[in-house]
Amino acid sequence: MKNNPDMGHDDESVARRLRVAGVAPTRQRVAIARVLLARPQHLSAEQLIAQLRAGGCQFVSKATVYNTLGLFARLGLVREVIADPSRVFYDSNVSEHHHLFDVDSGILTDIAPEAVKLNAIGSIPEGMEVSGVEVIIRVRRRGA
Amino acid sequence: MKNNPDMGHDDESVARRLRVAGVAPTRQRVAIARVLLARPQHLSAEQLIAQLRAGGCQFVSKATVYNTLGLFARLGLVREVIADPSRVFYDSNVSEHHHLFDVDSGILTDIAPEAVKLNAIGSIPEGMEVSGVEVIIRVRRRGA
DNA sequence: TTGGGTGCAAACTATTTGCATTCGA
DNA sequence: TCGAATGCAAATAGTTTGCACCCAA
Repeated sequence: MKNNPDMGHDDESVARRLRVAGVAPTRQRVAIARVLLARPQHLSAEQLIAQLRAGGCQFVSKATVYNTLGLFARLGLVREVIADPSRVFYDSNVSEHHHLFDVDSGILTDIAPEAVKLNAIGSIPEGMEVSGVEVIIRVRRRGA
Repeated sequence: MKNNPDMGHDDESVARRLRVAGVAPTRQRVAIARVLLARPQHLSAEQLIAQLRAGGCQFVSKATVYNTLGLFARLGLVREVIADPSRVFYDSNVSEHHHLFDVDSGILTDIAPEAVKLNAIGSIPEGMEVSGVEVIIRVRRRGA
């Protein structure tokens, strides 16, 4: 499972992707990218560490996970989503879309971009540029 | 300035507002409400404490500020805005509107609700209800 | 070789909690 | 009076940092 080309996310292709993004594909970065970029998902740092450990990967420290997630976000490989002040999610789907946040379970899911019409051009002050748009719809069980 | 009726936010009117919301207007809650509800603004817990201290109010502890802000948010007196994972803002404007967050300065400003068209009804799962909608446009100085 | 990357643990910061005291009604 | 509200300090949790060691190029 460490080098399954059928997944399209073997170490080599992940390493290539990191090189294209301009960073050295170190062992730790490849391990993190293999988990996070395997499919569209939303993971917090804590969840990512848990998945790494569950996959038998013991060689990535917490500090490196945090540093690497910040690095990946700056590079545009993942998107930071702030839905809950107590943890930041990293979304491996970087295409335009929005989020539904289940307050009860803490689970984040996607909303298709077509569901939201944004028209805020006039609201952006002179000399500023948009660095990110976030639409989060918080939901809970009815009656809770 | 402590009891200026012209402001429309003297202790008495604030106390009345708290009673209507269903909480006892204690000295601390009134002091916090006087600052926070005085005008439409976005304050973090830390900023609110600073304003209280600057106004000569020494009798409100940090824990009480946090507890009270959470209470006010639950009551609908203020709205929690999560724009920055490192601090939650409390918005005294509870009418529908959205936010612009200046990443450089950490300043939050409003966007008129007309600037954003939301159409996400179909995206809400069965048995769930919307507890809040947040649209945050992050901006930074051009070229930064 | 060698400078960037990493690991570890300690530091930090925002927030929450436990519990004895105080206060509003 | 009496339970709710408060203050303080300690606990908690996510995240960041300092620094010695390691490894990719």
